[in-house]
Amino acid sequence: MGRGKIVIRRIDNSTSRQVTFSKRRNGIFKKAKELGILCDAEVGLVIFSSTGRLYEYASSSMKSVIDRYGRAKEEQQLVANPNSELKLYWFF
Amino acid sequence: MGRGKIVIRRIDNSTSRQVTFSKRRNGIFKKAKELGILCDAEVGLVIFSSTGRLYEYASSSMKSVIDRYGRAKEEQQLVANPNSELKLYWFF
DNA sequence: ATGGCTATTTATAAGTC
DNA sequence: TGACTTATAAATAGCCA
Repeated sequence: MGRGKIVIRRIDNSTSRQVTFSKRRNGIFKKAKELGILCDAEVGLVIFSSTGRLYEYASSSMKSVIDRYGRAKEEQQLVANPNSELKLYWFF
Repeated sequence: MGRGKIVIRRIDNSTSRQVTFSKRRNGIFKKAKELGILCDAEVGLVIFSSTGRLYEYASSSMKSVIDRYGRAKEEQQLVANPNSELKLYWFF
């Protein structure tokens, strides 16, 4: 989406990588917000830049998203394997 | 991005909402993958549809993202308020 | 519900200042 | 190092043989 077509592979030049990161990070956050509103969805997005900095967005709160994620994973595990131990399975 | 311009507000018609959800969900997952690759970032995305179904993507694993998120939040808290208790602060 | 199709809107790669 | 600009690629809204 720009003056030229690009291939999806790591951008070697670190300055270009930072510029692209900043632009696309804004884009994806916007998309996340729109999805939440348009479709009445709960969305959580966590991004660590290559320099290790954290960026986050949650349509509700990140705690709510992570808690719900954990519960959903436990449920999935329970359905898939009713006799297994709970917890610890939402890692993968 | 389509035949008509839309306003970003909840789509009332549930069938349209589902269709839009499915299309945009694919779009944002693609964007998340591209961001991870192009910019060498670690990305985690969790989406619950309005019907409560979970969709997820992580460039590494969700466990890795959530763990790292927790550590980053603890660090932020520590920097902001050196004498406070740790843990429990990454909720908000 | 589902999967194409394309006119149109939107995102963004390069470029400019 | 950002903040703008713009040509072009990409996403998608509305439709449907």
